[in-house]
This record gives sequence, structure tokens and C-alpha cells, in this order.
Amino acid sequence: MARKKELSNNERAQYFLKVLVERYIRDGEPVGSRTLAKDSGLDLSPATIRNVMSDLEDMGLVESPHTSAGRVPTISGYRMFVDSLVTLKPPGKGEMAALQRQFAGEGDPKALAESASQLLSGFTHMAGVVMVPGRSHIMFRQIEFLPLSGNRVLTILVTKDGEVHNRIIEPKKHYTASELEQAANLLNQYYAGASLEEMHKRLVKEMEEARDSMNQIMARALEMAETVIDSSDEQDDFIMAGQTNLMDFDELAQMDRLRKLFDSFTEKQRLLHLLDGSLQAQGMQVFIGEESGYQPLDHCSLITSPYEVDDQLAGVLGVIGPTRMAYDRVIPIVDVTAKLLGAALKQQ
Amino acid sequence: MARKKELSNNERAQYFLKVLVERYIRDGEPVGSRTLAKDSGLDLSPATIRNVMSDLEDMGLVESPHTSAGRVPTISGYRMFVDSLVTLKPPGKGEMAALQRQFAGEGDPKALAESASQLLSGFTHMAGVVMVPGRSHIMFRQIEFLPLSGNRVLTILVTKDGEVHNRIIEPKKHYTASELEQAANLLNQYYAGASLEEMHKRLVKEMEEARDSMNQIMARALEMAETVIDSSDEQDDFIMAGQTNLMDFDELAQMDRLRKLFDSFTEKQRLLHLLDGSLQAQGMQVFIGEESGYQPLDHCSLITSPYEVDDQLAGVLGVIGPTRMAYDRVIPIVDVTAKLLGAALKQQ
DNA sequence: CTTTAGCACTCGTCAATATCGAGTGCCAAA
DNA sequence: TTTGGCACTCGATATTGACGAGTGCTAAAG
Repeated sequence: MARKKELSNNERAQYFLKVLVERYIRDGEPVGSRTLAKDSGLDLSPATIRNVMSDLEDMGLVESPHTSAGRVPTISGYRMFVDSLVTLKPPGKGEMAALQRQFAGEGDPKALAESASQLLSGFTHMAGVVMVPGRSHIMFRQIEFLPLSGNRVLTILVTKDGEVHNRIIEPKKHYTASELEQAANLLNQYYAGASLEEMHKRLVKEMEEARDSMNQIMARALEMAETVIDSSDEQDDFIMAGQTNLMDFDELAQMDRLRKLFDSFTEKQRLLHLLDGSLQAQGMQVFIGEESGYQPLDHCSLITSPYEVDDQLAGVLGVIGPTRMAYDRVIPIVDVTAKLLGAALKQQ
Repeated sequence: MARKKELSNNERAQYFLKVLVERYIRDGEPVGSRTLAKDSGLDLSPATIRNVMSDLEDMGLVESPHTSAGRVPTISGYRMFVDSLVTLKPPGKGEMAALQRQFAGEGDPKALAESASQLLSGFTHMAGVVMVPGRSHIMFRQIEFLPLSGNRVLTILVTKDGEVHNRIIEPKKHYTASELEQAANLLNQYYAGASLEEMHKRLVKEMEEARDSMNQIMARALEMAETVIDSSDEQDDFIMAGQTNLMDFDELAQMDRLRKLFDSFTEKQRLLHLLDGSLQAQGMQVFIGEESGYQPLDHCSLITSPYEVDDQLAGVLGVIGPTRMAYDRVIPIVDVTAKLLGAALKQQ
């Protein structure tokens, strides 16, 4: 079965691609045949390499910026690299220790997310991002209504993880303090332990179902709860750190690119959508350059991993950096951080 | 009294400085004697102008980037310009209308601040910033305690402007729901209409004073309130918009500068301190270049104005842009925005 | 005393030009 | 299939010269 050579032609080409990408990621300069010959470790002359390179170019995996430069990986080149060639380098002991330490203290989920974001950016020297998902996955614990002036009512929603959300609503009718209290009590009893998503569904259903049969108080309670939950603008959000790290990369050092990128960070919408997509697809994901389909990220890669609390999807975190990044180091860091964040959130 | 000439030597020099600064702000290129001769409108030859320029240079008001370039204003030059030379250009009708319209809708103070920030950045094409001050000036309206699991109690603090702040505290003793309710009632009655700052002072004093004479409930109420108010980390904060506008200015287009600047936006501390300073000094303030004493702002100017609600200082807002900015247009915009924001907040 | 013209001089900008070296593609020989 | 050789391409870098804007100074004019 084995031929004379240890490597089939195709395997050899793959190997060269790997070496080329690694080298390019290191120095950021087009890799020529001579360099590659040395780096590969194989005993082949530059001329041979040139033939292989030519093949790789035909396959669309590498390209040369101009006639007489070396080759650089294309998007597909990177893709193949991360999919099947890269040798992952697990974080060193020191890094792991620092990570653990960082997560040890905090309890508050928001603070934890912030920590995670900062860690990601710190270790990778790129931008870290942690998505904290909106209401869909939040567990209900308690609701209270406080009368304000006029008809206005302050509603306070406490979730299981200790977060507090509040919103002022203004129903048409006036409710007395004791009516409000009764309503709150009813709701607290009735929906204990449900998720907001679930609660919403049940609310709609039950309002429909029992429209006339139920008592006044309950009807009102349901109505107000629905107002709160529905109008609840607890949208998904993310926390970024280290955006300015991106300014140090030559690839992004052009103002127009940089500006689009930073604008996309404040706009949030599209980026959230991307992250949300990564939430569905389980496991790590890597978007390379234009793959994301989001123009401001054209020269960037986005590496994401969902994080779980009690085997339940809780959110996504990741790293944004230039396409030319140290995937072998960064991917494991994202992976580990996701696991640690999940664990830290569990300890609640 | 009048001499032969309409202008004294010094007045003439000032006038030339004004024209020079205006011209430099327009084109961003060093202004030479010939240009200045034309621009000034006075019928003087370039040679004469050169003499005046030489004087201005001796006074440290202008400088030339190299031997054979025109002159550019120094920091002191700008200073003199904004202090006593600039002719302010009030916002046009269109702008005023747009401003008014923007503020008409919203009621929520946070949203208003955000609007203001965006307006500032939009009209000036620079970065807008609105400082929302911390607890010191916030008026108390209502406090509530909600029992959570264990000893933990969720405290909700509603302020007069409708903002809601919450915090979970964990007293040593356990309190029943009705105890908490009583405590809240007491506090609400007793401190109605005080500012948080004031409330804090009174709390400390009254706890001291009446340590043994007062009843149990009151003592507990005071204690808990103090915990909330004191540990309240409602620090000053600011809301920025249009940071990326700054990327378009050549003066800031160097990565190291830009990075320092943007880092200072996320770090917030020092910038808050600056803004806080402007709160004290009443009236508009202009920090030009290094004047702020904050290195990241070295090549920027900061124009601030406090805004007032009911003749009461409420916060500061302003604009950050390159030293070379259209002061004549920007200063009035900041001024007007401050007034409008104050008015909009009042309507509550 | 002030203003102005004239002139030599300084420098940055820009375009043209030459040089260097890395790297390629291809061909013919091993 | 691999390799050495060779002509060729092209970016990067430095050199040069022309140009022009602007200055400072001096001496003459008002």
C-alpha cells in the first residue's frame, strides 16, 4: 500500500501549506520557496517547492501579492489550516493558573463576564468579547410592583442569578398599593422557577384561555406581567475589552477599516447577530475574514465558543483579531475560558 | 486720543493672529505671509506681515514647523484666540430646529443624555460626551426592601427623576417581610425629598444621636439604609458618542496617539476627573491641547459646559476633538446643547 | 519710524531614475 | 520526479534635481 515515499503528493502539499501558514502567521511576510524549503525540514530544493506552491495556488489555497513575492494564505488556505492542519498549543501552566485565579473571586455574573472579556483580550493581545444573552434564558425568581405618582408603577423583576431588572409602566387604570401587592404575590407563586421565555408563552396562553373565568386580580396581574415581560428590552448584549489592541496590527492600521470595525462595536446589532449564530451551532467556531459576511470584519477573524452552565447553553464568548493570528494559541485559550466562565457561573 | 492709525501696533498683531488662526483652522496648513496679507483685508505687503509674524513668534503665539513654512498657532495662540479674539457663530436655524426636535420626545434621563451626546458628536463631527453625575446630586424619592432567600435583601432606591437603582445586601440578622416593609415606610416618610448626599449625612448623624432612644424598627431601618447608600457605587459616569469621528483627523491619525486616546475613553477615571473639575468651575471651559494635563488629550481640545436643572448644577457635557477645531462653531453648539438638555430634564 | 521691494537662502514635496534583491516560471539535464 | 540554471518581474530604497513656498535681512522709499 505504501509507496516509496512516506507522503502522498497531496499529503505533502498539505504539509507545506501548514508550514507556510505557520511561518506567515509568525512574520507576516510572504513566504518564498527558499524559506519554505528550510522551514519544512524536508530535504527538498526550492525549485521543487515552487512546483508544489504552484499547485497550491491553483487550488486557491495560497496567492502571491505580486509577481515576485512569496505566497500568503488565502481565506480558503486559512480555513483548511484551522480545520485540519493546525496543531493546537494548550495554554501553559502559568496562563492556566492566572485564568483560574481571576475567576476565583467574583460571584456577580456581570463582573464575571467582564473578567472573562478582559482575560481573553489580555492573553491574546486582541479584542475579547463575551455575550450575555437576553431574556430568553433568564430564570424568573420574583416580581414586585411599586406604586409611583399618578398611575405609574415601577416593576422590579428579580432573576434567579440575582440580577435585577426594572421598568416603569403606566397602566390605564389606577391600582392601589394593596392591589399591586396581591398581584405580585399571585405571580410569584404561579410562575416560580419558569424562564422568562416560558413565562411569556404561558402568560399569553393563560390570558387567552381564562379571559372571563378568572378573577379580577389575576386578570390584572397577568396583564401587567405581560406588559413588563413583553416590553422588556433586555436584549442580548456583549461586553468587549481590549478593542484598542487591534490598533497595533498592520492589517487594520488603515483608518477606514479601523473606523468601520470600531463603529461595528458600538452599533452592536450585527455583531450580536453573529454571536447569536454561534450560540446555536454548538462547539467552537472560527470565522475567517469575509466568511462572517459582515463587511467590517473583512480583515478579521472571529473565534467563538459557547459557554454552558449546568449543561445549559448560557452564552458565547470569543476573540476578534486580524485574519493573521496565532490560531494554534488562541483557539485553546477561547476554549478554556469558555469552560472556566461556565464553571464560575455555576458556583452561584 | 486716537493716533494716526486706527489700530495700535498691538491691536494689529492681535488681529493678524485672529486671521491666522481662522485660516489655519480652515485648511490645516501653515499660513504664510502672502496668504495672510490677502486674507487680512488690510492693505499691507507680505514683508510687513512678516515683521508682525516675527513679533508674534517672539511672544510665543505662533511658530513655524520648519524654516521655510508659514506659521501655525501655538497652544498659547489658540488660548488667546478663544479667550478674546474668536467671533462666535451661533447655530443656524436648521441646527437649532434639529436640536429642539431631538430633545422633544424622550423623558428618561439616560436616554436624554444619550441623545445629547449623539447630537454633540453629530453636529461637530467629533466626539460628544455627557457626564451624568453620581449619587451626590440625586434626589431621593422612595426606598423598598424585598426579602430574597436567606438573609439577603434586595433594596430598591427610586430617585426623583425616575431612575431606579438596586443593590442586594446581606444583613447579619434575618428580617421578616413585614419588618422590612415597616422599615421602608419609615424611611420613605422621613427622608422624602432629600438628596442622597444629604440623606447620607443625616443618617450618620441620627444614628449617632438616637442610638439608644429610638425604637428597634427605626434603628434597623437606619442601619440598612446606611448600608445601601454608603456602599452605593453609583459613581459618576459619562456617555460618549462618535468616538470614531476622531479617526478622521490627520492630527490623531497616528496609532499611538489614537490608542492612548481610546484607552482613556474606556479607562474613564481621569477623564471623569477632568469633567468633574469643569462641573465646579461654572460656565463653559475650553482645554486646549496639553492644558488639560492629561497626556492622551495632548493633541485634542476639550470644550465643556455644565448643564443645570432648576438652577441646580446637574452635570457637564462637552466635545472632544483635535486642537485644530472650529471653535467658533463648536463653542455655541456645546452651550446650546447644555441649555436644551437642562430644559429637557426639567420637564420631568 | 514704518513700510516695502529685493534678494539670497532654506526646506519640504514631487517626480524621475537607478540599483538591489527576493522570488518566480520554465526548461533542460540528472 | 527532482534539481540547477537563467531570464525576468517587481517592490523597496536611495539619489538626484527641479520647483515653489516661505523666510530673514538689508536698504531704500514714504
